[in-house]
Amino acid sequence: MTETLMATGSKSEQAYAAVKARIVDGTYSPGYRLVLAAIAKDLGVSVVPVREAIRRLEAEGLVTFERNVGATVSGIDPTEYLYTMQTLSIVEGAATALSAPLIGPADIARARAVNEDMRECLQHFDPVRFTALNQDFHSILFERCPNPHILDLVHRGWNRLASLRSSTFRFVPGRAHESVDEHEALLRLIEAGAGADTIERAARRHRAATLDAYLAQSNAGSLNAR
Amino acid sequence: MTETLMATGSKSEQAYAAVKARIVDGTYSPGYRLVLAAIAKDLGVSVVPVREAIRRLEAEGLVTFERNVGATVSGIDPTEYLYTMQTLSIVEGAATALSAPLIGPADIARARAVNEDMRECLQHFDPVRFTALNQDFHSILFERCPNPHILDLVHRGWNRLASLRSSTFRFVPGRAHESVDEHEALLRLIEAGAGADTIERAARRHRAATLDAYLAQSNAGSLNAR
DNA sequence: GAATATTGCTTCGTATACGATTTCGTACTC
DNA sequence: GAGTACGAAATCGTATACGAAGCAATATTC
Repeated sequence: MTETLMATGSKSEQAYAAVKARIVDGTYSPGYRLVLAAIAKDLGVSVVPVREAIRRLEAEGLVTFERNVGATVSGIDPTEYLYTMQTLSIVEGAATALSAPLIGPADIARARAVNEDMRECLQHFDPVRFTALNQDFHSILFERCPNPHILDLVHRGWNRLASLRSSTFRFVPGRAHESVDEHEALLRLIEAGAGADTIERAARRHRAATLDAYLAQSNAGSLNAR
Repeated sequence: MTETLMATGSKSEQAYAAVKARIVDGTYSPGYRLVLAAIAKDLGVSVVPVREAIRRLEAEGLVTFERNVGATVSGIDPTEYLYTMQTLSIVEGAATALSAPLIGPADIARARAVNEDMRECLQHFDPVRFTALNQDFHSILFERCPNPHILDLVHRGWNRLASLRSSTFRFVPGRAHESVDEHEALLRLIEAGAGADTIERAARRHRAATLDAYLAQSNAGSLNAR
């Protein structure tokens, strides 16, 4: 690949972006063994920048690292999925509540448009597209969160979720309908200037409900104790 | 294999632990310029492991890094403090609520003992000791949280706070009394088997109140909208 | 005298090289 | 035939080396 663009900056950054992209798009599927030398050769750099990239990905939880053994793409161990979703329900709920007062009519309109696309998408259901739109929708709602730390946590959560192949809704297609309706309800709450607590709770339950749907289908009990 | 001698593991680990310790204990105060070569020489290793260590610390937010310039210890910019405390209020509240059902009488007793130490500490007020005990107390309450991701976020939050020189309560000594009382109230809630929502709310407000006390003293408004 | 160009120093960024550790295959013994 | 011990290949961990980028102080020109 000679598509080198200066814009990316350092080799570490390039390596980070490249590996992350391949994890997210599924080129490196969960369990894939990330060999430093191989990646370095593939990217046309030495192993040192690749090491740094891997470490960063480790910090984000996208890969797991074992000393003297190497890195592998983090699995979608159902337990991991559960933990990630639960964590996301909490931080995303908070982020949405914090950003609600800063959401203007234009944002609402955009979000509603996306949600309409989702509703339309229900006809000939495409889980991948639906999941992508779902992320767009929620991004509009939490992106104005004034606390950058919380926002960062939300982004990390979504990233981990994205490293699941294709789509969340592939596993729980039945949730799609309810999800769209809950989105609209959430929008109305924000429009009406509902309290932070109300919005947080609604956002959290929305995500927790998806998790519960997944769990119910897999087998076990529920974490959604609220 | 005798791991006793090599207990520290890799040089990267050592460097990470060493630098982190120095940040936390104040040897490297905020704004301190972290020069790779100097640290490497000081630790008797080369710069490569130090680089990795710095990167990890960057991911945790303890240091800020600028390309081709270097790393500095993250400042206690009041805004940063605010963001960190707010984030911690959310994740710690959640962690405490999740761990509450798993807290046994023994834990309660330990926590209460620590809180009594804190009460006693109020006589000849020592902010450093008080802050340390405060962390011990809360650790007991959230450490049983079954979701490792959330627990990790809580630990990171506390770490960032610890990188503030000495003590939170140095800045808001007036909060110490109320804090001890709120601790006892929290313990009673847990003992009584209160709902997750109630406990989460109490834990969050407890922290948010400390943040508000800090803000009120500094000057500005309040984030504690609940 | 002030603004700008130049030079040199400091520090980071990455490549290459070598030592350390793990893993897997093979041979040997019981 | 099964289990263990040994060894080779693969891969990671770290050191050293050199090139690149930023920064500061000084020289130079208008």
